[in-house]
Amino acid sequence: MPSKKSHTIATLRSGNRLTLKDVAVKAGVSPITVSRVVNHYAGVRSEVREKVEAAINELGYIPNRSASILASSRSKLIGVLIPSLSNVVFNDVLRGIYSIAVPANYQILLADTHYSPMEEERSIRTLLGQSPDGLIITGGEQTDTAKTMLKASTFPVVQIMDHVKDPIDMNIGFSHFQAGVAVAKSLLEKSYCKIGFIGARMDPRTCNRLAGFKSVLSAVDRLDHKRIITNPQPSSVAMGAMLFRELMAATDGECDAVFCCNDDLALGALHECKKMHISVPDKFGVCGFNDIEMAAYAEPSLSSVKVNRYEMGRQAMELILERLQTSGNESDTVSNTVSKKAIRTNNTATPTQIIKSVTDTYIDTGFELINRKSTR
Amino acid sequence: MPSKKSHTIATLRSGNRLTLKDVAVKAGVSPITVSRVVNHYAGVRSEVREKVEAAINELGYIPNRSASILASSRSKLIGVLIPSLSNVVFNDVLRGIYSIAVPANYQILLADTHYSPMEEERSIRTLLGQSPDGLIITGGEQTDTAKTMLKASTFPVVQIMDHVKDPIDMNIGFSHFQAGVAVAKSLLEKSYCKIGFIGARMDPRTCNRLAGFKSVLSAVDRLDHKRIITNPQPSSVAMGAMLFRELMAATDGECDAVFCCNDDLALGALHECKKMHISVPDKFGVCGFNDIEMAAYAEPSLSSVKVNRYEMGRQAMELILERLQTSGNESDTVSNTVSKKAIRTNNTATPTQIIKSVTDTYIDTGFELINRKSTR
DNA sequence: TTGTATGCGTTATCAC
DNA sequence: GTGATAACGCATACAA
Repeated sequence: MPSKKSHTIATLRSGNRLTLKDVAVKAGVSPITVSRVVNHYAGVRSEVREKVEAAINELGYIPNRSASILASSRSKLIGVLIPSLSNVVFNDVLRGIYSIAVPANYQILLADTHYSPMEEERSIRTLLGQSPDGLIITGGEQTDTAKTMLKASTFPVVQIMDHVKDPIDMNIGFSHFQAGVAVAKSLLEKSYCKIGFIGARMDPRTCNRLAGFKSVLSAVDRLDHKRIITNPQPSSVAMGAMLFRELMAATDGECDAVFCCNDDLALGALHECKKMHISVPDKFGVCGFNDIEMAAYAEPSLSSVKVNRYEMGRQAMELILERLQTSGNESDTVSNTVSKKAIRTNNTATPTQIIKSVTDTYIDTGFELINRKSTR
Repeated sequence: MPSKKSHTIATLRSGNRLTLKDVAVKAGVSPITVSRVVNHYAGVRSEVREKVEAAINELGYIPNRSASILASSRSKLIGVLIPSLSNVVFNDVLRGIYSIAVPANYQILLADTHYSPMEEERSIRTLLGQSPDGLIITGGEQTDTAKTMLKASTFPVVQIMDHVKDPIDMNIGFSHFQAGVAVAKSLLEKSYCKIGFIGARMDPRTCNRLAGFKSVLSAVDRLDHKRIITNPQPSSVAMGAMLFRELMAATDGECDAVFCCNDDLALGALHECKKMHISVPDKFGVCGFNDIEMAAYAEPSLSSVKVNRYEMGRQAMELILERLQTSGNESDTVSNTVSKKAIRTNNTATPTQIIKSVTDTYIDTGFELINRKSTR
């Protein structure tokens, strides 16, 4: 059992975790000097620095982040909220985020919201407790509470993957609606005229693509709701095959092309075409979304829409770092720069009292239609 | 500029972050009582509890984890180290981990090591600074320093994905060597006799599969090194196609089957077979690894090896929670239970002085050969 | 360039 | 069942 009070500080401590003090004793300097070395402060004599560094290495000292965060209220933590760990689409986004975060010594706290705004709100709450220095979140369908919390927060927030209407802070993505428009137009141009849609999960971005798609077809009076088949279950190749069969059954041949809400579904549809001896692309056109690598290797190769997922992640993280850097220098004149996102009226703890959102950055990463053999 | 000293505590604070104290004032209790409510302590009168909970909700109070971690040295953070965010194999593992971690209120700190033990060591260092309550790490090829650090740590560590020789603590996975053995035997049984191997990235687990594969072939004197084609670059379908062409060129037709180190490569190989008019499975057999969904939808459908990735992640996290629970209760009699991993000789900060590793849990999640049309 | 005093927000420990 | 006090390990502000 531990002693109640210890006056010989460096020797008796509850846990046996090494602290700044231990290193300081070993190096014969004060703790704060060690802190400066650890944090790469300029103003330390190289002689002293080396001595300290030697002590650090000998002891294997690792700074305690919690203490550091508590004292400085900078955490070097970035919260990332994605709807699904299973959806490979987010792997690219994550890689982009990490490509910037890691060299800048930021760590990622990753949460999977399972496409649920409620779960998202819960995760945001948890993340906020970690004092993140920034947050990257998918889309714009947060709960009101979540939006309020984030707007009241003092760190940069980036919404990614979609062009959102009323952004919390910064936004980077592209218009899924316009992507849907582009696919519909393209299929029409290729002289398909009874164009259907199959979609699974039906998250907000998928819905936006569908909306864009419908808008075009209905404008030329080619929209038939029998040709819109959706399912709330997760996407998969098997699901694509199933939905395609449903589409065929529902339309009874009155369908000559399909826009699949992603490539997995499209691959399933292609597979089914083969089984049903439906000739692609002559008799039937198939277009996917995301342009995963397999799209190019399908038989026939799959037309799809390429989006810059890696870039979205990379630039989102860059936006955060930029803001962190500009706001870090000038600690006093905060309220009249654009470096802070929101200014609260007071600190009487009513988090809804926001005056304004100063930034409204939006970066469009665009999309590109890739025509391959599955369409004329 | 902030005032130097403030005696009216609840009103003037540097940041305007809400604290226990604010809630306490609002609820008319002491901070510690609020803490007890937040942490769901049993011994709080329900009347008081409700009052406090009301205050928490009204103010929108979110506990500061850093302060909590610093004071309690329990972080509810689990470090997870994976070799690659691009490799979809790890998505399933992560899902498994989250499926247990989230309900138990643990958060994940995810690091991508890019298949580099050095980068892995760096990440471990960073993670250790966060006082994780547990750590999940891929494979057994850590640097000596990393192993030493982890063996000296006081929290549970699980190595996953592979059966490692000298585990740091706990281990869950399967023998990639045996998987390689199984594939080779299976192809031999199917009367292929000039069996090749194509592999990319060549991480330790891939190498183990290759080793198992070779051991079988060499035992029956069917091993020909011309038929082993590898490349250090990342795997992809395109890479599979390329390696397959290399294999064909190198063997000049003296090859009638190939074990591909993963399904992406195998899909590329299948694609190339089609282009080269090589009849699969009659004239040529193809076997992949991982059994991704697309394997079943390839043409012809791809034989592969199924492994329980989700289970690996899930059980790894469960192992950690189990240990955390058993060691949390009995805080005194630690040294003679199996609940702690290692016992140090003293606390003079030489992290190499380990006496022994008390646990040696190993869970084998196995693998299963899936025969499909790409092999006879 | 280096050191001293103080506080960050929480929990552990022990009184009451 | 509830509260006072002292850590936890580090960084800020300022003094030297």
